[in-house]
Amino acid sequence: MKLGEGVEAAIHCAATLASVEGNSTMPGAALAESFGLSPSYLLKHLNMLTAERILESVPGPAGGYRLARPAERITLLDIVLAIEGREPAFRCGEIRRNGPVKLDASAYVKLCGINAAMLKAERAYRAALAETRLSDIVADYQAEGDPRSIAASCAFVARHQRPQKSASTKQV
Amino acid sequence: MKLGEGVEAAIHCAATLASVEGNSTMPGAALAESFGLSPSYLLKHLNMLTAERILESVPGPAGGYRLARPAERITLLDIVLAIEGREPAFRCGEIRRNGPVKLDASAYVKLCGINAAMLKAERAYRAALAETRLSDIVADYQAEGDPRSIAASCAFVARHQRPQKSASTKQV
DNA sequence: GAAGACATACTCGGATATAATGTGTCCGAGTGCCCACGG
DNA sequence: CCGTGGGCACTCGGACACATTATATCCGAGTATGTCTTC
Repeated sequence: MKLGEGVEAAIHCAATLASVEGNSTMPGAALAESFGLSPSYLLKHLNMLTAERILESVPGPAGGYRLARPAERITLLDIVLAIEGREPAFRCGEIRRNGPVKLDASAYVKLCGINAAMLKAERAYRAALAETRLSDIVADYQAEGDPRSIAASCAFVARHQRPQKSASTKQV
Repeated sequence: MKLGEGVEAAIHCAATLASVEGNSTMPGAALAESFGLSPSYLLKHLNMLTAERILESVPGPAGGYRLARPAERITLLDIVLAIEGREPAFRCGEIRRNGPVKLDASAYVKLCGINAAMLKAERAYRAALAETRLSDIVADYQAEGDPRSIAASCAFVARHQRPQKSASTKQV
């Protein structure tokens, strides 16, 4: 029951990318500098987000990353699942069948009650994450964050964002 | 976001111990055999449950483990926290402070919005686990489980449980 | 002077080492039972 | 025959290796830019 710290970096980067205008991009190196992280390592997580269609990457000079869709359509659950994987945290190993008494498979047609309870809790966890959109995070930060911090963030984004030519000319 | 498989073993063992009568105990070796697990490794998890006052251990011959309190007062959250630790899964590293722009500590008095959202989700997770008592697991199994499996479990418990002398003569 | 081709510099992407955690195992400390011995 | 002391077997508890995952890093593939040559 421990999330990798890459999740924190991924959410922060996504929130930062939500502040870039239009179809501009921001290099991974700039994002890494923004949070004092290893550029090479952050690329790994950004790559995962790209693989899950949360970010888009533009190669070449003046390239970088940007959100693949509006921040209103990106939830924290999307990011967490992209980094940590979609499989549930509790994996039932069906150890109830490994006892000395071997029963027919028909005795285990019903789902293990423990598994059901754990999955129910995890559904609540995911539901709570799903109802928090990335735009909410940004809006809350803009509303209640410290003015100095907001100014510094905006200046950093304005300095490192790179405008692009073709807007949504993204083929699959 | 991945729970150790020891959680599953711990819950199954606790549910089994809920079926022993009175103050009788059950050796860890029997529990391990009941689920086809390594006896030495299961002891590690049972020891954690004992440290968290969920189980009680009786040394010596005819010793073993038993619940430290009625199954109605043991929740899945208690067991999960005992195995996985009480600290939250998402640990905010405060990377927002590690940027190139160094701000005064007064700029970060408010909790990080990302951290707040993640902790809120985790509270929902824990709340769902807390409302499931160990007695519910046992009752559901007794009610809807396969009769053959129930009979086998009862027989196994009856064969391996060891009655004790002093009932609740347990000092802290 | 304008157009095309080439070299270049910057970007992301995947393959590769290292540290931490979880998993699995082993041996030692402690306790109650059983038996032998003595009264 | 009964009480007592000691040996023993069984239990849990903590300390010790191994495997897997997460962390961190490096090098290679790809592309738009800028420049040079040529028409």
